[in-house]
Amino acid sequence: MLITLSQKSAKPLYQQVVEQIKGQILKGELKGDEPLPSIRTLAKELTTSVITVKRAYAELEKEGFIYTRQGLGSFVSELNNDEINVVKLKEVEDMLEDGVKRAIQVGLNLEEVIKMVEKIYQERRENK
Amino acid sequence: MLITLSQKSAKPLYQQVVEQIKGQILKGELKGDEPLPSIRTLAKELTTSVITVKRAYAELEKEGFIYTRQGLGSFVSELNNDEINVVKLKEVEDMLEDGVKRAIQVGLNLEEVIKMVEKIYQERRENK
Amino acid sequence: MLITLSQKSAKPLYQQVVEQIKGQILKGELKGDEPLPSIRTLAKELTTSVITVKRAYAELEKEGFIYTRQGLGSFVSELNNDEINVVKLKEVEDMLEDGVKRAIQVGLNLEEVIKMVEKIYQERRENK
Amino acid sequence: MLITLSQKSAKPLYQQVVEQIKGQILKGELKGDEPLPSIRTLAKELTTSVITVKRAYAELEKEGFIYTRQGLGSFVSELNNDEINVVKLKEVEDMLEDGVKRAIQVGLNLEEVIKMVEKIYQERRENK
DNA sequence: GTGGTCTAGACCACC
DNA sequence: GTGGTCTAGACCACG
Repeated sequence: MLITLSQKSAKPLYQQVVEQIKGQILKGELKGDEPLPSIRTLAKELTTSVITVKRAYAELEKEGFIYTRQGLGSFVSELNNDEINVVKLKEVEDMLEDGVKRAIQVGLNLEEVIKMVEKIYQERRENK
Repeated sequence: MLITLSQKSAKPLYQQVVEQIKGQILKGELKGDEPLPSIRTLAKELTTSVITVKRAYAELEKEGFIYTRQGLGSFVSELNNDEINVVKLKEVEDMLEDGVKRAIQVGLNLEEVIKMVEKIYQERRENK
Repeated sequence: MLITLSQKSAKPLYQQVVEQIKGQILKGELKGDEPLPSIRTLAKELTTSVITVKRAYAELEKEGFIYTRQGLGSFVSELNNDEINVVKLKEVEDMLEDGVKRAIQVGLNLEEVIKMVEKIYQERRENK
Repeated sequence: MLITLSQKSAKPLYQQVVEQIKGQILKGELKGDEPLPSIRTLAKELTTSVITVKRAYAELEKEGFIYTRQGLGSFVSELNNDEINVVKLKEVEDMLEDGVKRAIQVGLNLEEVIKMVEKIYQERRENK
């Protein structure tokens, strides 16, 4: 369970946790019914407050990625490949939407946007 | 001066104003030294508070897109085409970056991302 | 009576008028009892409002640089050389004070400030 | 965190706060990642409104001197020495420029200006 | 507890 | 009429 938090990021801490766990589930690193660390354990690991981790788990549960059993802890939901794919696409689509909207708003045409996406993709791919 | 505000949007009102005016400047719909509506006038039009519009104008001034003279009003700054282009690309690039990063993170390849961008672009273009 | 106004300057219009007339008096270009253009005339010349020029003249009168006679117009006050010199120094001193205060506040020493003043002086002297 | 406000000053309160905090950062009294007092705390200390302090912090953030995290507070940005020096000189230069311009305009020579700067510097240094 | 957004209303300076 | 500053107070998001 490797998660890294940045206090300097503009993103709230709880959301950083959500995104990273969700990412590991979508990539298949976390599989169905696998147990997650307890809220208190993870909070200690991340040297953050219990409340922050709690909120992250609540968010993940609300979105259906994990489930919680009283007294037992939290576990990864079982998702079949189709579901995972749908979620993946939806995730990325949502995040791209703002940028594309803005591109239209400032008058960029489709070719320019695609060229830019290619450039960003290559760059991120390399120095990753 | 067509600006539409959505109370439902997650984005703060003042930022919606900023983005739309900035967009119109970048598209060339608003040209150098053209006067913007007065703060009070625009506030009435948008049925929002004077302060919200004021904040938007202050933001635009800080970023150099407009200048304001007490007793006279606010005006569009003169930007040359190079400056406009740099800003345009930077704006959109920043907004696309998160989505592309996420796409890589969940294992989408470049073709899939581009296809998705094309789809979003067409959709947004139409129901605009 | 050469005065130039810039709508784009951060300085209020009436103050630009004040400064330029004051400057001409201090440099000796305008001499004692010399008549100034009427408020309406100057307003037309500068394509600005009567109220702006009126305010400038009022300011100049308050500071003792000009005097006004009902029905006759405004005239330059007679100042002897000593008075002029005192005013000159006071003027400049006031304007330099803010910068020097700031220099101290950010921890610049006297040598650095003087070097900077020399640089600015040379530059302004040349491209003037 | 020593800040003093003058209600009499022509400068707006929020700007006085900005200048003094900026000054402390440039002098190195406030270092990178050091936490600033919370908006509410500082407002109480200065017996001014929360909004005035907020505005000051917003300004400092826009200019890159501090960063703010919701729920955590505001912190000093890490700036390297080069950046600090450039900003320092630029700040002071801008503020001195008007005075020097005026000095040239009323016919003072460089020696006179420097003598005046020395005098002001000594005076301000003492009664500080 | 922290900051972020939005509101209403007052007073001043400038044109 | 314009914008600039300052105020008080409410509600929400984050830790």
